[in-house]
Amino acid sequence: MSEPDAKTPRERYRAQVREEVKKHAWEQIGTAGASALSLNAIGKQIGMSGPALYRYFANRDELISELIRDAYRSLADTFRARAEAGGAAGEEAGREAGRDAGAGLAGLAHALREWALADPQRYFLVYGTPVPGYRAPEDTTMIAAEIMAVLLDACTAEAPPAGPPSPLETHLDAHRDWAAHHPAPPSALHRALTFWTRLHGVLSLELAGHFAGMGFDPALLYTAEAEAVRNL
Amino acid sequence: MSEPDAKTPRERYRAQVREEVKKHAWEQIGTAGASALSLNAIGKQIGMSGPALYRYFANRDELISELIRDAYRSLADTFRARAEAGGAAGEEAGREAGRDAGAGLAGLAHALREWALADPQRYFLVYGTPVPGYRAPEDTTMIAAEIMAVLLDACTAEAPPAGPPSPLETHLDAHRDWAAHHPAPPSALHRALTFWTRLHGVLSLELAGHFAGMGFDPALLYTAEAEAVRNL
DNA sequence: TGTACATCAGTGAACGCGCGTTCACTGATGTAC
DNA sequence: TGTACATCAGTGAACGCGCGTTCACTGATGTAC
Repeated sequence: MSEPDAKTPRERYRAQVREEVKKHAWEQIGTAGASALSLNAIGKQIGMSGPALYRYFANRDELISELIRDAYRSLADTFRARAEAGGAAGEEAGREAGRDAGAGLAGLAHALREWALADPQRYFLVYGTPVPGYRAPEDTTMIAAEIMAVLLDACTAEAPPAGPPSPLETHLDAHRDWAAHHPAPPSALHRALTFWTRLHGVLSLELAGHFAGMGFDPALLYTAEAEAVRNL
Repeated sequence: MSEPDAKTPRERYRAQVREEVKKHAWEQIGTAGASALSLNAIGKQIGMSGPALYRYFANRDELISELIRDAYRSLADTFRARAEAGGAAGEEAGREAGRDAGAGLAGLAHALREWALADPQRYFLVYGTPVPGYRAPEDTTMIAAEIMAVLLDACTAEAPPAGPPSPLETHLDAHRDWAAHHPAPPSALHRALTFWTRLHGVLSLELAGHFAGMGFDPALLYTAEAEAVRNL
């Protein structure tokens, strides 16, 4: 029973401290950006000495990788939950998170936007400016594929009346490494990619503040783009 | 004549060194990201002592602001040149930069992509992850407006047959702070914004490497999006 | 053309700082008999 | 239940580093007579 299976109190404590470290890491990223993340500073915040954190993370890079992993996981979970929960709204919170549009593409679009707005720096850690040298942890590739699979499912389910594929769709169908094991038709490939790029376009410009002072409501532009993808 | 008008040799020299500093600053940003930019390191690269750079820039922030300004200016110039040059192709370089699509929206799309691919980090300095605290230099707002004006011109010129405005277009027309002094009709406002967000969506994901390993050709997706905006 | 002075570029030392990380050590927590 | 030992969390000092920035100073370049 002392085999690494059931959690011993020490393991529970370890996990707890790791979570607290990550919590403050996110706060620091939100305040000063990811490049300003400092182990010593985090230690000070949680009332520990800097070197103490090396009991919980091998080094700074491992902490950052962990945060990136968590961010990906969080988005994948959000997507999957939305895809499965269908129109089941409301739940405990009486927020606007309740009345949103079902489980289809519109629902995923809504979920994506909420996820991004909830923590812009988390969004940027996934989709923002890459640091030239840095390589994201390998397992993020699999999580990204998981996200794509949910999206492809929705695009396949809401398939429009199938006309002949466009030249682009033919090309995508011929180069579908990213959807090799998914039965989505060419038009679904196209719509999944377009969903991704168009919504990311609005979101990232909005979160980066490029719409500030322009006057209009980004949410309206966002939903218009989501609609346009559905009717593509 | 010694009034600050015609360039004295010393002024020429100053400008020359400033340019060299900026050149190496860009290289450093390309190599390790903007947050790793270091005055001392630049000094070393150009064979100067670190503190010497303070003859040319008040501090690190002023240098970065200057780089951001230059990036904006570069994009604005590229856009304006493309808008004015019409279909005038080829010029001196026999590259693919030659045969591109005229001066309209398609031409602007093409110019934008080339500009971004020519120096991804420059692109990200303008459109990438914002550093939470940092405020961009004020004059960039005006340059951004200049870019928007070129885009609005093109959207107005290539106006589609005017149907009744959509709800979004009505909203945009009612909140056009960013196009207050431009005679663009509602549909042009919509198309300008959509041009911006859709192309940025494809570009930023491509440049951040999110399409790596997916197999398809991002250029095809990009031009398809540009086309879709024209037919919007 | 020549000398006297002011301007300015660049140097090297220095300050204070915070970073990531290592290491030897102290105490507390859990395990085995 | 009690004692003996191993495990592990956390500390504080230390190392080496590079950063932005200031400052007093040297030399070269330009200006004025």
